[in-house]
Formats: sequence, structure tokens, C-alpha cells
Amino acid sequence: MRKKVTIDTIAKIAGVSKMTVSRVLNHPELVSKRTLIKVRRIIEELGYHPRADARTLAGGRVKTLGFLIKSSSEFALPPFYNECVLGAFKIAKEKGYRFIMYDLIDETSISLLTDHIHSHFVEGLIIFEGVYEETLIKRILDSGITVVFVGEKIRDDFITISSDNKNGAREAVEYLILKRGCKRLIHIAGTDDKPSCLEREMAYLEVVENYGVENLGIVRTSSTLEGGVKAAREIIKNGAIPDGIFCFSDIIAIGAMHELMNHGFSIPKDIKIVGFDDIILSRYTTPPLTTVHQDIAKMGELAVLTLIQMLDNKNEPRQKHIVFPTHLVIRKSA
Amino acid sequence: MRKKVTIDTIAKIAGVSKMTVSRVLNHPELVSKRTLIKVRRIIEELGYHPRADARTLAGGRVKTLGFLIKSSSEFALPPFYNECVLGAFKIAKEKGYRFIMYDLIDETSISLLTDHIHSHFVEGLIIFEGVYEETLIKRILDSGITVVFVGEKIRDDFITISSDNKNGAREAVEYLILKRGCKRLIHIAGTDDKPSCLEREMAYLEVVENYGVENLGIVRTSSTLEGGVKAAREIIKNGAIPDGIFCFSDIIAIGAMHELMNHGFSIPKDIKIVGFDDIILSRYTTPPLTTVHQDIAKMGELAVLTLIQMLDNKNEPRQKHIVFPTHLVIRKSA
DNA sequence: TTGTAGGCGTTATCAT
DNA sequence: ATGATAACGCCTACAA
Repeated sequence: MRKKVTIDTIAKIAGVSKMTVSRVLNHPELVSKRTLIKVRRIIEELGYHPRADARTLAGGRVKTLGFLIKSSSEFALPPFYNECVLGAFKIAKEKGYRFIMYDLIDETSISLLTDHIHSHFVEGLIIFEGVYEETLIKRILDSGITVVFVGEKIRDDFITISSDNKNGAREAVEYLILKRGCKRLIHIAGTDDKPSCLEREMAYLEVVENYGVENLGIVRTSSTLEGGVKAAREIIKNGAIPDGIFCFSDIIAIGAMHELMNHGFSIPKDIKIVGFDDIILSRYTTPPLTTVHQDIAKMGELAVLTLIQMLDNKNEPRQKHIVFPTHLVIRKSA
Repeated sequence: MRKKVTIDTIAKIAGVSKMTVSRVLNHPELVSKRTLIKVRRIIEELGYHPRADARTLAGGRVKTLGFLIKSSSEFALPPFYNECVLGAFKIAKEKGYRFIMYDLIDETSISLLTDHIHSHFVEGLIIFEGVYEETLIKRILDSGITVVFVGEKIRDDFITISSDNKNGAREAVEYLILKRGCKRLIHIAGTDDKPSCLEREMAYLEVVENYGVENLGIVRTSSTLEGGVKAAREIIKNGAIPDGIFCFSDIIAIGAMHELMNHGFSIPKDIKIVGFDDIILSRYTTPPLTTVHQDIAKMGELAVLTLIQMLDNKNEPRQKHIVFPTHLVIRKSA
């Protein structure tokens, strides 16, 4: 292991002060062409890397964004986040920002985030749906770090980017009733009291009532494959078999569909199923899933764009709350 | 935003030196009970968080592990990693270590990792299968950071934890031939030249030759759902329809199965399909996927255990290369 | 058990 | 265009 090379090493060899080296790194436009080239060559030769900790301690920037998610028992990165993260990452990279995903599943994990916030190792945060405990959010906001919420409109006073849960759910249930002739419906709902859960559930209830269709009930379950399986079992056990099911999420729908078919039900012949999210996987199930499409990737992209704008210009966008439209994607499950 | 509180703030209020505060944080056993309580209370009251950057700069530890992965076009965290990461995270948490996932998909992303390495923001690295460019690995190893490789035995001189690709693949293909009576086989292989690809492919070739069964060919594709779809299309286009397919990975198998069924083939009736990995998803497809099980979660757990042992005791485990057994899980696709 | 001094590597600020 | 100096917040080493 060769000896450590610091900014001083470079400065000495180049015959300049370390400030000049620092400038080469951070404000090359303030350095003369000749020294710039010389210093850069030496940096290259010695494989010098500035220490980010010394840098942040001294007040420098790191151009790093944080993404707050919450893992499930099945997925370190639950599928719902996937495309949002993918979209966000794409834009971040384009803008020269790096990113870290912070899983907020427990205190150990959270301490990493708080460490990084206080060290200024992250400059801005995107808080995804699913992370919404009041106390945790409060702790984060108290640090004063710049923040954008994605997926849920849970705070009036901060930027949020969400999608039109109500209309999406409405369209799905109406499709089941009007186009597929369903008469006995069930909604598999989430377990949380976050807006997305509530709004989709409410829309379901409204539509069912509107059209005078029978509501066999609402089954609550966690948004996992296994959650879907359990919900399906419960439905089967109860004995009141619906001809249509509207699920809170695709991942639930996939689990439920699997279990239902396992028990000999044919989909969509016996039971029609509609999901919500339109995750990538939904195109590859058998039958492919009919679902409410959210443009999750675009939401991620916009979130990053907004965040970077706030960071670079230190101003807020005029519109605090953006709501993306949704639309039904009809495949084979309903 | 309240004024920033540093170790000095606490020290002054507590009427002690900042070293005592530092000790309270890092070596509480060296501090008298009374001061300990007093200082802790003040820390709590003011919500003081030590700055991790100042800490690492001064030589402190952060107890953070890094997980090196590579995203795909479809997944920010490809399913293959999922359970390994889940297992690794579990143990890390138990041991009081935090973790960061580093996606090494491009230079911007990589720069984050190198920043963190040089700042000592990560103490040890787990390098997963899929990250294996010579130059990149070399760069990482040159930094001198402690490392464990998981999924591939790509380096003789470092710790690796991998699974028995050869036997797994052999068992899968033999099952297809011996138990399911397949006579015309195809292997959908990966595109990389990493050991797992090579070994599975080689085993396929050997078994096919051994039993004098017809090898319709090897189709290469990327390990994504879409890759599986493309491979299936190619097979269909070529016109030589196999009665059995052995896939490099489950994710490929799921994509291929989907496309094949799309084209009217019945699985397993017309074509039998076997995957590799046994990712969670494989239990939920229709039909559920027959596949070679790797104990990915356990590999992740052991990797972390090993890494922490190396970090804490500064010694290497006696056995440098661990190979986990695999076994065939028979479900419905073959 | 506690305190003092010094340094970790970088950047901001003010000079020149 | 470049340099000197101080400061960032914490920890190690040594001293009391």
C-alpha cells in the first residue's frame, strides 16, 4: 500500500500552494491554463482522491442526493419503488449528482441517514411513499435539509409529487363493472392509513355504491406477494367468491392471482383482477395484469429535477403539489 | 433552524472538556457514572449528533459496510441480489453495522464509492456477482479496503463465497432428460464471461453429450425479463422448437416462459423450463418455476459475518473460498 | 477519571 | 492568478 497522498503532496510536487490544487478541483476556471494542466497531470499520476470528509467538514459540496425507501420482508427494494428510483437516478446522473438509497426500516439504518445529513454527505432528500411516520419525518425536516416527497401528498407545507389515486381507482372499478360486467366485488386494500390507501379505498366504495353493485367486502393485507396470497386465502375461506377484485397494488394482485389460480379459479374467466401501479413485472405474469398505470418513472425524474433546482437556485418551485394523471392499462387479467 | 450544536456546546454546558464528551460517545466505560449521565442528558436535550465527517477525518470509525451491485435497465436492484442483500442486511444489523448499496453502473456512481472509501465512510465491501470488471476491481482493491466477494469465485487471492454452479446445472439438465424425458434441449445462457455463466454452460454441454440428447443450441441473452423474451423469440423464429430449456437465471426463465406461452406453447406440456437462482418471484409465476436453488440469503449472511470478523479482528478466515451446495426445486414448469 | 495539545485534509476568506 | 491563514468538529496521544 503506497503512502497516502493528500492535497499537500500534490501541491508540493507541483510547486504550488494547496489552494491552487483545491481550485483546480473545484473552480478550474480560476486557474491559469498552464498550472491547470500541470496539476491535473500530477493528480492523475499519483491517483490522488480528495477526501470527501475533509471536504464537507471544510464546507465543500458533494453533489449527492438521498432516496428514502423502506424495505419489506420480501424485497430490499420493493418493486413499487423500482421505476421511480430508475427514473430519478437517470436524471440525477445527467445532472452530475450521485445518489444513495437509505432504507429506513429500523434505527440502525436510520442512524446512517442522520449521520450523513449532519455530515452534509447528502444535500437533498427524496422521500418516497411508504416512509411517513410523523416522528421520523419530523426528525428529518428538523435538520433543515431540502426535501421532496414522492408518491404521497402527506405534507401541505412541502413539495409533493403524487398521482391521481382517486381517478385511477375509480376507472379501475368502473371498468370491472361496466365493461366486464362484474356484480360481486372485493377490494384488497393496504394496511396503512396513508393517503394512497385511503383514496383508493374510498373510490372503490363510492363506485360500488354508485352502480349498485354488491360489495363483498374489503380485505386488508400488506403490500407483498405473500400479502396477496393471504388475502386470497381469506377470500376463499370466507366462501363469498367475487367475480372481480380490485387490488391496492400490483404486487398484491400478483400474489392473489397466483393463489386463486392455485385453487383452481380461472383468471379472468372466473374472477377478474385489477392491480395498481403498473410495475414492470405486471407485463410478464400469466395472465398479464390489467392495472392502473402511474407514471412512476416520470415522478422520480421530476422529483430530482425539482430537488436539484431547489438546491442550486435556493428557491422553491411555484407549484408545491404536483399530481400526475393515471390511466387503466387493459391486459388479460380483467 | 436552531444554531448548530457541536461537541464544544455540550462540553461547555456540561462543564467538562470536549474530550469527556467524546469519551461518553465512544468509550463510555472510561467515564464516571455521574458525568456520563449528566453529559448524556445534555446530548439528548440538545439533540446533538456528532458529525461523521469530522469523526472519520480524526480517525474514528463509522461501522458501515458497502454492498456493490450493478443495476439493470429493468431493475435498480436486480432480483438476483435481493435475497442476498436481505440476508446480508439482517446480519449487519444484528452486529450493529450499517450498510450502503453502491450501484456501479457508471462513473458518476462509482465516484461515490471511491469518495466514501477514501473518506473512510465505509469500512468494508461486499462485492456481488455481476461486478467484475478487472480495472474497477483493481481500483477498489488498490485502496486497501477489506473485501469479500459473493456469487463468483473470480479472485484466488481474496475471500470468495459462491455456489456450486456446475452441480446445480448438471442436476437441472439431467432432470430434464432423465425424469422428464426431454430429447431436444436448448440452453439460454448469459452474455458475460463470468464463471457462473461459463460453468453452467459447460455443465449443460457435458450432460447433453453424456446422454446423447440433441442440443438445439445455446442462445445468449442478458439476464433480464426482456432478455428472456428475446431469447424465446429467437428460438421460435429459428423454428427448431425444443421440449426442454435450461436457463441461466430465473429472471430469464420467467421472461422466456411468458413469451413462449404468449405464442401458444403450453408449459410444461409442450416445453419444460428450468431456471437458476430460485428468486422469490419464481414461486409466484404461473406455472411456478422449477429451478436450481442457491442459498443466496445464507451466502449474504456469511459474507457479512466474514467481513466483520476481518474488520474487528484484523485476521482472515482460514478458508478462503467457500462453495455453497445447490439443489433442484421441482415446481410446475418442468 | 479528566484535561491539554495537536492534527486529520480540505476549503473560505482575505490578501497580494 | 495565486498564496497565507484560519477554521470545520472530532479523536488520538499524552499528561495530570
